[in-house]
Amino acid sequence: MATAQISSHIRNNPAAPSNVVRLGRPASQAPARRNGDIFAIAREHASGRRLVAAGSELFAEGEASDNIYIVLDGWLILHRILADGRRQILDFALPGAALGYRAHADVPFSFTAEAVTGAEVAVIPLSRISQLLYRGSDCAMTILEAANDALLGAFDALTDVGRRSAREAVAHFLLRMNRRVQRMAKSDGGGSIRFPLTQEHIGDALGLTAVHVCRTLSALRADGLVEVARGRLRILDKQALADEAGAFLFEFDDARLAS
Amino acid sequence: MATAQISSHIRNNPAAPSNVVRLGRPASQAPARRNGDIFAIAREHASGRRLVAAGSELFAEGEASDNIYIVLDGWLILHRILADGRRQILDFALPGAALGYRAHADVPFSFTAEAVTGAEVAVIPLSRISQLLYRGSDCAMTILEAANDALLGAFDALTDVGRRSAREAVAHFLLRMNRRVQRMAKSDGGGSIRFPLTQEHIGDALGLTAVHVCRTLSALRADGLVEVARGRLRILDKQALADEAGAFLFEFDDARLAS
DNA sequence: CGGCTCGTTGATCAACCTCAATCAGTGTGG
DNA sequence: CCACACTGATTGAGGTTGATCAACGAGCCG
Repeated sequence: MATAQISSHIRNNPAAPSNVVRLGRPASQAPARRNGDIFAIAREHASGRRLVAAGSELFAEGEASDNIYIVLDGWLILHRILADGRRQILDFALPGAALGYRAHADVPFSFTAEAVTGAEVAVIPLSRISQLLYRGSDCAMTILEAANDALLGAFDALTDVGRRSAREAVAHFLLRMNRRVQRMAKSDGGGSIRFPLTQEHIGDALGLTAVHVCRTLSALRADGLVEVARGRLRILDKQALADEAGAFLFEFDDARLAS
Repeated sequence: MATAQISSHIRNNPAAPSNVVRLGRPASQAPARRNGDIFAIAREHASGRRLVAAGSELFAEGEASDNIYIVLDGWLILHRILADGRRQILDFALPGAALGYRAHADVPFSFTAEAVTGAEVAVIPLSRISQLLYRGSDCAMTILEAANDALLGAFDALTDVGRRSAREAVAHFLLRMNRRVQRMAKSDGGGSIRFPLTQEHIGDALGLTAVHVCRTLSALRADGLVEVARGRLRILDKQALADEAGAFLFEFDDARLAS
């Protein structure tokens, strides 16, 4: 976790416009559009449903399977574990997430999906996905958008882990999770949200230890920025938290959710 | 960058099978299949081509555009820069990579694409992608696979940055890049490959400073594992390097490339 | 030759890890 | 109802990885 390694390429590339200027609230103030309805795909194309108890696995790294999954309810984590037990959480899957796509049924999963809360998923045969793509439909667009959303989420996580301090990373992480939950619920709320993650989950997502997450959260709490306790999260000052995260408020401002 | 924070969930979840056992060379020894031919899409659907000089940008974070791009030649980096200049490299784009997909043309890019070497890209209108997906074709599958490959690459990077030490991360990074280049070239070779990245690029990809990358590479060199110099990379002992990376050799063993 | 980028090496420092103990909350069986 | 176990959160003390600051060398180019 870096403190402030400022790469010299900035000075070295005078042609590049200033990043800050470039980023400043893009002219095209496009409302964030929602995905096409992935739940409709789950309804229409699932071969079945599956319940996953909290703490147990939907699928594991190295397994092969003919299916992919769409989360209908609950939270899951996608993670990978190194030989000596270190764990990296790659993503959190909330309702509406599509999980476990692979090019072919005989390519094994490259990560494990484990339920954090009790969860329910729709099971969709990979062959069905191929059909949908090959024959064409607006499903294809929805599926691609789901994949792209996951990619952008991974990029956010990578930036948190690679180039933000623990305090910045945790602040940014809370904003991101808050945004995801509120989008899902289509609530813009300043209210508290359900937040079933332990400090160990947060640490394993951000490349930190649970102990250090604890200290960091305590500090953010003491500064009056957030409330995190007993499975709930409330962001008290979104602007201040975005400042701490080294991010722009508008990235997390879903007033203009729409669509 | 962690040393060995071993999350307690291992002990706590006796139901979960041992990760090592689970990972051990998957039964389905499926040959890694190549993408559908993304170059064919570039040929058939591009509205034009564009040359990008080394060090200049193909597009920048915050810009909007009607296009996506497919790399025909050269290397690019995808990165994001924080307000104070810290940079995170999100991915490297080699020939065959698809860049810049967004759900709609008015959604701005969320990262910058900059050429490392001189590069040539095919320009494809987003509307064309929508058509392909809506009308259906095997292109749809190819595009989804490209997105999924990018996602898995991001997951690899996330694991390197979050849970591997500098030495492990650099070792794993070199193996990953080596695999990508060799897949692209369809060469299985034990030979040296073109490797136009600076130590600062490696650092910005792995959340390290260029100085520490230098020390780490020196150590790997001194141990007879790799040669990295003057724009070329040669892995001298893939097995040993995979051991250093805390990874399995077969992940990087492309003897069975095929398809 | 001067200027520039990139790589290398040394000395010091701090962010975050490790180990360890304690506590609160929850569930469980007697 | 209570002792007990267990998970998750908290706090302290000390250690280590990797950052920072700085100087210098090698290669390249106009």
